[in-house]
Amino acid sequence: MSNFPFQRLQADLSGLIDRTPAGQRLPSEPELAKQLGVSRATLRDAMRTFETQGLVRRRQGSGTFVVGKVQALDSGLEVLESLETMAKRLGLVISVSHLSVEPLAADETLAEKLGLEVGAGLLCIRRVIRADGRPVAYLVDTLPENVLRVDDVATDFHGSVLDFLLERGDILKTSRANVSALGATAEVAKALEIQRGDVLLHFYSQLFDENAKVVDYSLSYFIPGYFHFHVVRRVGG
Amino acid sequence: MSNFPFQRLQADLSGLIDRTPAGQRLPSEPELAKQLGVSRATLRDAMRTFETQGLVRRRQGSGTFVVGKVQALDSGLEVLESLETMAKRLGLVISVSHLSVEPLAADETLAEKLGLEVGAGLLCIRRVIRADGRPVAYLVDTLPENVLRVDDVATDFHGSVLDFLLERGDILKTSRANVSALGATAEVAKALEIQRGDVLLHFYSQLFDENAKVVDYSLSYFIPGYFHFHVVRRVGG
DNA sequence: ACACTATAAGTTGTCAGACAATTAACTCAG
DNA sequence: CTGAGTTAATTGTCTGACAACTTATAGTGT
Repeated sequence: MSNFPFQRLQADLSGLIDRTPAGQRLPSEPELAKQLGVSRATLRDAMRTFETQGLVRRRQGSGTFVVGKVQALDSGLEVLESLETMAKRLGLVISVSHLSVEPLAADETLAEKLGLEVGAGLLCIRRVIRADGRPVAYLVDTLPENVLRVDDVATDFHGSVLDFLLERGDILKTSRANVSALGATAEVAKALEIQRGDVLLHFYSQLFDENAKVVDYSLSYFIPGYFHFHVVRRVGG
Repeated sequence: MSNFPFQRLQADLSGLIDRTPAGQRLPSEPELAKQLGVSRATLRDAMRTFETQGLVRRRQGSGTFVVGKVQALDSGLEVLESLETMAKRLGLVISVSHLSVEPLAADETLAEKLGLEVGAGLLCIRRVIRADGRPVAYLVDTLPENVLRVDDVATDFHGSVLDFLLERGDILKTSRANVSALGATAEVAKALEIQRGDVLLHFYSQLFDENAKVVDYSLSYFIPGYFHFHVVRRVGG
């Protein structure tokens, strides 16, 4: 029972944020601290935990704002589909930004994940997916250079590696995806325009072709609330 | 480029935490602030983001410690199995604490998820799963009272609702699970002995019987790093 | 010698006040 | 009407201090 002021403050703030309409500004820090009976330092400490959850956004000189969500993208995990396909299916419009294509050599981790040797030539594709203009996902795909080269993606690449390979005629079989949760690293935070440490849903997966070779090692970072991933689990072993 | 001191501080702290062995204490806040060239207030602000990710743990009067992970529990999402079954399969020992069994009436959300009417009698089972003595998951199962009554679970309940129903002879078919990430609420934070807002992996799922009736609405909260959930996704639609 | 208590030092939690950096609105000359 | 400068408001950071808590140490009584 030690954290009384802080915990009580979190509860009060949570209620205030819930009651405040999305996009609206909260009272200034000095005023809020006075209203809630705590110092501004403690208030800021608590407010950081809500910023981490993506519930509020602070802007120096402007204020602290409650963030609102757009409609969530819904998809089952049994079938692998691109975010573009998912959005089209739901009649939503998404866009791609910060597209970066970069060749690199396999380090120990990538070599193991892709079934190659250390130093093998790879191509790394990074991009930010936006819904309603706001960043909602950051995707990093890494492929062997014999699967995809820089000049291959110069044309007809619209943001989805999966769609590109399928339209090219590649035969792809399955993807093995791992799901986790984590705090944003510096790189991911910058891309998604959030703070380092903010909570994210994370997939890392291997895409296999007909010969069970790994053709793509993919890292996906999703801002919670914008996606509903579900899966049907069979009972019994 | 506004958050320079804070962002640089996060990078420095991240490196320090990575270099520090698990369980070891970090230098005191005044000393660290002096070493890193920031005020203690800013240092604390940054340190909270790492506490939120579960990377460090602060104890008043004692210090700030780097937390270490135990072996992760590995499981596929295609098959629904209890954490107990999962642990036994991997030769690990887990325990159950804070077991709470409580009857309640269905509110709007629960009624919809369970396919019942508002006010219907329910049974809510909450418990904390521990590995190596440390909390790693918080589970909340809610079942209709015609499926499970209080006195049913008085005996032979070892922590898993799924195992209990199966051993009793119930015919269960599938579970529809949704995966997400979120910050801990006050209730979950208390159960898992973490801070409100700390990042968690979250499943919420419906368990169906042979008649496609919902027999269990389940909420699961996992501390990241202790579990590896994976799923094989089929390409194409 | 042992168990228990009181003390002291060290650490995190909170507070108060101040200034810097940034933003947004306003004023006013052209 | 436009645009630059000014001003007020807000968050970011710093400094210093004290409170609350933990741990180790020294001391005391039996």
